[in-house]
Order: sequence, then C-alpha cells, then structure tokens
Amino acid sequence: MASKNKELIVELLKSSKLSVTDTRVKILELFLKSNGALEHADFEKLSGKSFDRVTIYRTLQTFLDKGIVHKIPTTDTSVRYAICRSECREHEHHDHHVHFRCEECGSTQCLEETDIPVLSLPKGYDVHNVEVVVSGVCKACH
Amino acid sequence: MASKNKELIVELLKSSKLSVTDTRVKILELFLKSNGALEHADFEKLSGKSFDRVTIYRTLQTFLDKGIVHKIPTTDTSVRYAICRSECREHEHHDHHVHFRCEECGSTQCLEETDIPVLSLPKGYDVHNVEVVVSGVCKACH
DNA sequence: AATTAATTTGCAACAATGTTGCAAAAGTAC
DNA sequence: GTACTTTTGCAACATTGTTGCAAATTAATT
Repeated sequence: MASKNKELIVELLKSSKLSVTDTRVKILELFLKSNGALEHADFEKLSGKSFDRVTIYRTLQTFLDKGIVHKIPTTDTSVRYAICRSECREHEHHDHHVHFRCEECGSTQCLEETDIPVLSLPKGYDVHNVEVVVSGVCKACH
Repeated sequence: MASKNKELIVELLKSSKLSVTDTRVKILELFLKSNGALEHADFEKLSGKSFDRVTIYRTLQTFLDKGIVHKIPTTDTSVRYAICRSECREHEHHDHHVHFRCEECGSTQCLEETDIPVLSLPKGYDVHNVEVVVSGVCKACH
C-alpha cells in the first residue's frame, strides 16, 4: 500500500544521499503510481498545484543528476521523465530498453523486456548511447 | 553552386505546391548547406535575423506538413528538423534511418545508410513508427 | 506588364515554459 | 532543542511558442 511505497521511497532517497522532503516523496509517488513517463506539466496537475513550479523543475533536475530518473526523447518541446531501474547510476546513465509512445492514450511506457538491438554504424562513429522510441498503439488501447 | 541549389529548391517548392518566397528559399538553403539537423534558433542566427521568428515557425510547420522536413527526437526542449529524402510523402512520413547526435560538435546527422533494425515488441503492441537516436562521437570529430 | 485574387509576412500582444537570486522554512546532525 | 545545511517559495526575468490582423508579396489572368 501507500505506506509500503513510502518506505521504498525513503530508502531510495537516502541511498542517493538526498534529504527526505515532502516534494520529493510526492513526486516519486506520482512516478510509481503512473506506470509510464511523466512531464513537468503532469506534476503540476497531479499534485493539485501544491508545489511551486520552480521546485518541481529543481526536483526533477536533482533526480536526473542522481540517476533516479531518465529523460525520454520526444519530437516536441516537452521533456519526459521516467523512473530508472537498477542499472542506472549517478552521472552514468544508459537505458537498455525501448520506450513506447501510445498514439491513442498518449502515455509513454518503458518496455523493460525489449532490448535495444545492436546497430552497425558506418566507420568512424563511436556509439555511447542508443535511444529507441516506438510509437503506435499500446496493449491497453486495443 | 548557389544557382544550382536555387533551381533545385524552386523545383522542390513547386512540386510541393508551395509558392516560392524568400524565406522558404533561404531556409531550404540553410538546410542544404548544413549537412545535419537544425533547430529554430539556428535559423535566427544563420539568417542574420533577417526573418521574423513567427515566419520561421510557420515555415517549418509548412515544410513538416508537406513532408519536406521531419522532426528528430531530442531529450531537451528544442525541436530539431532535418530535410527529408525521397521516401517521405505528405502527411505520411516515416524515417527509415538512424539519427546520430555528436557529443563533441553538437551536430545531428541523418545516417541514411543505417537501417532501423526490426524490433519484436511484447504481444499487444502495434508499431507504427520507430525512431532511433544514437549519441556518441562522429566521424569528423575523431 | 498591369490588375486581381490568394497567400505569406511582420508586428503586436499574449501564453506558456524555463531560470536565477534571495530570504524564509524545513530537514539533518549533534 | 540548538546549530548547521539544504530545500522551498516568491518575485522577477528570460526564452520560446501562438494568434489575429493589416500590409506586402506571390501567382494567375487578361
């Protein structure tokens, strides 16, 4: 339940050497509730405008720095964030999974089971990171 | 030379049923000059601020609608555009190539030779489009 | 090449989004 | 609880994107 999540969240924050504040706990709760990616505007709506815009920006940036969340590429001006799994470490983040954007419901999901395929680029290109964003219709929208 | 490019550009505009205006020609010239993706701010700088911001926004949107350019996903708030190749048609755009973002020079390139690999998603997902953005160090920056 | 009709542009005003400095508040450690 | 550090909220500002409308440009027609 909620208390179980809260314990988990407190652990997560402490292990990242972050102090446990209402804002951070609330934002992480929202991440865990929604099983997909969220963007800045979502937090303002979902939290009932209880936090300042600036605080949300700074909290998301902090989570990024600590490797708690990662960004997902988009073709518009929004910045989407998803919560990270175990393989992410501070300042050294690589996603090894595919992101899926549903055209029906608009949700963005991490498909942890689907590995990023190996690519063979032309000679002379060093690959550091590969992002794959698939769009289409998701399981729930069929 | 420049005149050759200009002919090409005029042809491109006419075949898309767009009237040939200074702004459109200039923006397409900038696309052809830079062999990578460009974003809104680039056009303001590169054109020497000779065009209104609004005009640039509208021109890029028009090119998108006509399938002359396509968007490339990014993890920040910028929207990056690249010029399309033959396979793009109006209102029915799919990229079949990989995009590369160089961490050194900041340029974004379309790797036309590198095909998007086939992905096997979990059951229940309909795939309409796949975007692949690779980051690393490009050929020129070695 | 001049007139007309349609399209495009630039301006102004606005809306939304993101950033910075600083004092007050909350969290942490002792 | 007190002292110290970190985080938050506010205000002010900067940047980015949008809309309506009149003036300018382009295209079509004679």
